[in-house]
Formats: sequence, structure tokens, C-alpha cells
Amino acid sequence: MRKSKHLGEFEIIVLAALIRLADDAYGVKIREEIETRSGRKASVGALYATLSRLENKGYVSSHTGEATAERGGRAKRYYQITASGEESFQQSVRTLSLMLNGLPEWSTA
Amino acid sequence: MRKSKHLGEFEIIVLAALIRLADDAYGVKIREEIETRSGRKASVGALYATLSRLENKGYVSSHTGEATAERGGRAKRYYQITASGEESFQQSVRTLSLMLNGLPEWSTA
DNA sequence: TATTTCTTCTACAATGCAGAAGATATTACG
DNA sequence: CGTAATATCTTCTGCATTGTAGAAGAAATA
Repeated sequence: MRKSKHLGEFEIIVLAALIRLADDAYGVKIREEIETRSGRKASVGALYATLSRLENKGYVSSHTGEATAERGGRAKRYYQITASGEESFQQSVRTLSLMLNGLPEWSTA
Repeated sequence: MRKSKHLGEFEIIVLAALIRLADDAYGVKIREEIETRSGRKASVGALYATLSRLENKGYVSSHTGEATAERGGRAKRYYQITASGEESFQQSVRTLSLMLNGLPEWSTA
């Protein structure tokens, strides 16, 4: 059915982090992954708002984790990308790739 | 001074098109470049709004072209990326690269 | 005046952002 | 034990920035 709505810059980054973290993707960890890997700042609010919106669009799903906590704290909420999200992600990545490929700013990246 | 505000997805795409088109970058052509190269839709309104915002931020500059028109029509307005815009562009591209590099969605792109 | 080419305008929708507040678990200590 | 301190994580709220569409307007030639 090909809706072709585009993902925002931060949405792309969040989904990339989700994929990287596989089954260890919960809020705090996702934020950490983004900041350490890319240096890009990501406030808690921004992150959760984005995750929530992605979930509304059906691009990610979530489930609350077991109370495994080694030391205090609230239960984690784990996220994972859905098939639909994967499709959208791929399309956005492809678009960027087509536009950036070959540029000096790109190769140097 | 490192402001580090992030570029939006479409802003990145527009800047990429600007760089590609070099001195032939005016509205209609930019739009064409984006759509033919990546398949991504870009309405006139969206494009000019984005160019205008980028100019306000000092990321692009513009000048009106000579009335060269081979056959009717209004004067073109040529855009080019500024040093500051280039810096911001590079940073955004780098962030994406760091997040995407190594992912299957990326290699496949 | 008709036609062509290109840009502006207007109004609204979607995304991004920050940090205080809230929830819920373990640990400390009487 | 009871309950306060502490640690972890997520929600909430309000606002700023970016994205979108297409009709309307400007300016040139035929």
C-alpha cells in the first residue's frame, strides 16, 4: 500500500539504535547508545516522545520487562522495530543514501 | 562557537541537492534533482519554505539570476550553501553515518 | 493578451525538545 | 519488620522547529 510518509532525522536515529541494541533496547539504554555512538544529544523527553510516536504509527512495538533489576528501579520497557517500521526505515535510509552517495561530505564521514 | 542544532531530514536532502547542482541550483531545478535522484516527493511549497529557513539560519545564501530565460518566465533565484551550512551539513551527515554504518539496511541501500 | 517559468504566501500538520514529576524497585537503619 | 532514603526508568506538559500542499503572484517572452 506504500504510504511513503518520511521519517524525521531523529526518528531515523532512534530506529537505528533500536536495531543495534536488538533485545536490549529500552529507553535509558537507547539514549546512551545514541549519545555514545554518535555524540548527538538526546534528551529523555525527546526520546520517549519519539518512541511513543513511532509506536502509534506501528513502526515499533514494546513490552514491559521482567523485574530483573540488579539494584533498584522501575521496570524497563523494551522496544523493537516492526516489519512495517523496518520497511519505512529502509526507505528513508535509501533516500538519504541516494542523495548523499558520492558527495565529499559523505565519503569523509 | 558550535551551536550544534540539528538539521531536519528534508533540510539535509535539500542541502545535498544544492551541493550536487553547484551553480545551477535554483528552486525548480533543485526540486527536480531531488525527485529524479531519490524518488522522494518534494512539493514546491515545502522546498521554498525550507530554503528560506536555511537562509535565515545562514546556511545558504541566494542571488537572483540574470534574465537569461530562453523562453519566458520569471528570474531564477540561485542558492548556494555557506561555510556555516557546510559545517552543519557535515555534522548531520556524520551523525547519521555513525548510527547507520554497519547496519544491513545501510549496506543494502 | 496569452503563455511560460519560477517564486511567494498562507495555514496547518508532524517532529523535536527539555526537564520536572511520577512510578516502582532495592537498600539502609531504627 | 516498618519506613525512609536511594536508584532506575518512564510519563507528562507545553512549546519550538520542521515539513507539506497548492493556489496565487511576479516577471519575462511570444
